[in-house]
Amino acid sequence: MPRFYVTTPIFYLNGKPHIGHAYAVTVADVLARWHRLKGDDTFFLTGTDEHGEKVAKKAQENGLSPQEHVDQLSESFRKAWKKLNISNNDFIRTTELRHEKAVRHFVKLMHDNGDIYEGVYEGWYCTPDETFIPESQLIDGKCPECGREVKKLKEETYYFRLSRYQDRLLEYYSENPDFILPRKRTLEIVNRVKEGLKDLSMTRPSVKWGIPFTFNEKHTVYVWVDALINYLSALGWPDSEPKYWPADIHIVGKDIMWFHAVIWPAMLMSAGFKPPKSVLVTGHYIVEGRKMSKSLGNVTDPLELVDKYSVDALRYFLMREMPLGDDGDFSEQLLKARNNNELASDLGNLVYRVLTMTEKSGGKLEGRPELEKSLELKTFQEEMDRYDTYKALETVWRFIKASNKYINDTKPWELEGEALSNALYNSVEACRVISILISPFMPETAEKISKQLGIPLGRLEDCRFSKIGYLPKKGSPLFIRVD
RNA sequence: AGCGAGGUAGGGUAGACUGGAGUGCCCGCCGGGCUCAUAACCCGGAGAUCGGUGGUUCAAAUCCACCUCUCGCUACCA
Repeated sequence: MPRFYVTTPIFYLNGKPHIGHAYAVTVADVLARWHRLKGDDTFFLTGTDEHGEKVAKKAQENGLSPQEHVDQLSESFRKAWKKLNISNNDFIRTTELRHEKAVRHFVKLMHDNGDIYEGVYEGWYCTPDETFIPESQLIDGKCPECGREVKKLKEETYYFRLSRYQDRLLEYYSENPDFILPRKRTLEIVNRVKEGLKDLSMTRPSVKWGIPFTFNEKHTVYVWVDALINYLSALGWPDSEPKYWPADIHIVGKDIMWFHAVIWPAMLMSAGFKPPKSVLVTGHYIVEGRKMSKSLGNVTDPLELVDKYSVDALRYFLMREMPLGDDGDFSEQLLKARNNNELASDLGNLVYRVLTMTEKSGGKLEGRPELEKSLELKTFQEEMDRYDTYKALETVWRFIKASNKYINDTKPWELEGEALSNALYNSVEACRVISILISPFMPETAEKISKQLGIPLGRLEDCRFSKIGYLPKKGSPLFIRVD
């Protein structure tokens, strides 16, 4: 049985879940559900990234211990994903013992391979924020967060010999042209790696809230190094062989592409693992033309939208509004338009009118598959398999539209006898196939349609017109128009 | 500044690698049809000098050069 392992980034616990998190996790969920539909042995991982100075500071602001703080916030992510109908197989937290164990062991492997050495890190430090700031991010030589003076500071650190992996990384990129997806992003990384890699400072003597560094317990492991290892620790490693490794796909935002496309593969090579098969870089949602930010007060809470519309309306919107890898604009108006036009009018109304006619006729549902010609199943599969979910939805919608047209053309309301039975047969079978195709995207709606048809939700191989051995019963509309 | 991506009807996009009538899709707009259906469904129409200039070619949205505008990244906060 083919295996499929998909991950989301683990989310950093310095705030509540927002639309950006929801997007990443939905993309991963759709892929996971698609592979389960195909019958693959699928593992879908998400979780939370809980160490680091920022988390500790946030906790302090709220008058909590770091552990209390992360317990609360992590739970809010768990709940949110439940509400979004996310089907993850595991939820990893970097403060869990199983993770700490994995990090310690991973670091040891890197060390045994001669890739860790002691050194000094020198950089710009903002004392009030207790953090180093990359030179390029300074604003007029001041801290971009608080605007205060920064000073040059040296501290002891242990380095990872990232520079050693420059050639092997470049080789990996050229041998695996689909490692970074969409492909157009590859050049960005390749050019930067060609410019030369500096070794990575991978421990912090000043940060307490973290995993102690195996070879000097006064240091903690740099949060990124800590966080990336979650993809392995969740698989039960090092206690058991990580059977799903290498991951088929890491879903990441473009802001963390560097860590996943450069640092993580290098770490893996150092510890003796294969790099992941691909890294899917998604775009960012901007809200009403602006970046989402707290100061603008436009941080969108996905859960409110679920309440106002429906889980599936939101899931559909997220997947349909922006092609993978591009930025998309989020606004409630756009969500509303898609809900009303594509979900209520195209899909919801199709199922509703078909079942109304079927119920009225009360007769047989037998005929020849005519409408099946419009079903581009192969195209759909290819699109899903190359992670082009945006195109795949277009393909499904072409079939939905073809089905609506079929009904208009055959005019079942004017027919009777065999002709009526035939038209209804095709219409009902179309609805059944559609329920399967949309199930990775809109699991709840897929279930609703199946229930109205009176059968369990089908598998991928059931996407063919066949004899009807079920009795459809009209239910309530799938989607309600919102004004 | 360097590296990267992009500028296609009112808005959003596909097409570009492998040149061949501006060909397609979604929203909006205008007109028509239908009445099974959630003011839903179906058909037709208007609307684009394909960012600009120059070049290659029988032929350029597509290839090349230059220009211009927009956006992203430039690694140790995540």
